[in-house]
Amino acid sequence: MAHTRQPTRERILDAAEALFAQRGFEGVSVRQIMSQADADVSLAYYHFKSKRDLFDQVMLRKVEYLNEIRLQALEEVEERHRDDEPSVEEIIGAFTRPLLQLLADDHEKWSHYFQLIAQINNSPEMGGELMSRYFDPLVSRFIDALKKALPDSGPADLYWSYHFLSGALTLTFAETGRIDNLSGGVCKSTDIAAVDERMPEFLAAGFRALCSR
Amino acid sequence: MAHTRQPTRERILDAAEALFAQRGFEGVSVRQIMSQADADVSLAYYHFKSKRDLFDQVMLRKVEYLNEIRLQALEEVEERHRDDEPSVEEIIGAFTRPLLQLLADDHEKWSHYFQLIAQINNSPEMGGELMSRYFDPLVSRFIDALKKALPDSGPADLYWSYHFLSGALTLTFAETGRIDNLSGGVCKSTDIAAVDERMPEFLAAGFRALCSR
DNA sequence: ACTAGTATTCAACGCTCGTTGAATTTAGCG
DNA sequence: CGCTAAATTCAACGAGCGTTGAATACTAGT
Repeated sequence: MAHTRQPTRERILDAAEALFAQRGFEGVSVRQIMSQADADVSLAYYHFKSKRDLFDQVMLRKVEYLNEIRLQALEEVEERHRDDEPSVEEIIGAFTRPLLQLLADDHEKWSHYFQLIAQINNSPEMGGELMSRYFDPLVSRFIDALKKALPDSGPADLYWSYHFLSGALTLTFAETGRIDNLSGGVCKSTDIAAVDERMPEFLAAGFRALCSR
Repeated sequence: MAHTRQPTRERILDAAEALFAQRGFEGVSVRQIMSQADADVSLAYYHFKSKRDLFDQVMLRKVEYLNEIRLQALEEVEERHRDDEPSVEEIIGAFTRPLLQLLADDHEKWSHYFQLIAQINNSPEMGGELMSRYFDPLVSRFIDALKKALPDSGPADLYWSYHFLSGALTLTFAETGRIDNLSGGVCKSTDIAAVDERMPEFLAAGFRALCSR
């Protein structure tokens, strides 16, 4: 069975995603992207308006799907608990698990995109604007669900708890290899299953400690 | 009382720190740095070997002091608990509080440096190497202390818990303003006291949940 | 005042950057 | 085939990049 080449536009987006994830927006040139996509430099400006537009399209290409599967996971949890309240673990799991599963199941396809998110989330320049634009509607939905599960929480505590969650999750996405060094090989940055197994439990305990005072 | 100008080398380091923190290593040119430092471009290469060397010196300038005050805070906690075991909160507080206090007390001086750390920690390219080089000796010391406070912890659980801590802490350093948007103004990225007040409690609960199974 | 060393300025190097317009090839369709 | 529109190539633009070497100004110590 012969191999049909991907459309050029997709090849460019793939190359841009991989390179932006490694070195950031400014650390990559359009020429490097097009070289990796095996296409002429000027083709970038046939398919996209500018380097910045290319970057935005890389972001947009996958973000909607991510928001869909996470919302769906939350709705399933709420469906399952039509009569009682869902636990904090389950709500947090609905937030983290869909992404961690994608990353674990098709690492090749998703790792670069999540690395990009990790960098953006921690970028003083773009973090506030981009993350809010792409994710805050969904995040607000999750915070509402958590507010019901933690009815005694003060108004600020839930937001700060989510902030801690966000930091923990996106550092996982970065897959820097630091935990490999620190643990002397006991843990591996790419072992997403190990994270999936621990993160909801860890964070739920934090939420409860802070939002039940 | 007249104002004495800072030595040129320090002015360059200050300018580089601020700009690298905002836009990353690749996003800033030596010319921009020297323009902000109000000095000729070529002076950068009199005081430093290269752009990369300048970046390294920015990092090195403050990292030792940070490691010192955190180690000291840990030793004080251990001193205070010569007979019993220190609590997980206290150990984590010794890790986070010295930095958060610096940031709260002299924001002007420290905010850019911590923003830089936030970006590096989440950079797939540099995160593993640089963070390990600069911080892992100290972190190992803290993990040993936590192991004593959590004697039933499995070998991987402590490292993953620290990983979550690291992500939560460095996202705080980034001060992206996202939590301002998300909370509609209830929380502010720059309100470090609010973080200091919540982080040890939140994280200690997570550590205990994961490392006491 | 002379000197030695430090600090700073000036001009330039080769190279890469993002971007563009025009020319060319390719693919779909009557 | 012949026409049209989409896709791709080619060559180049002005600007900015990191870096360097030589010339100049400043600052101590004698």
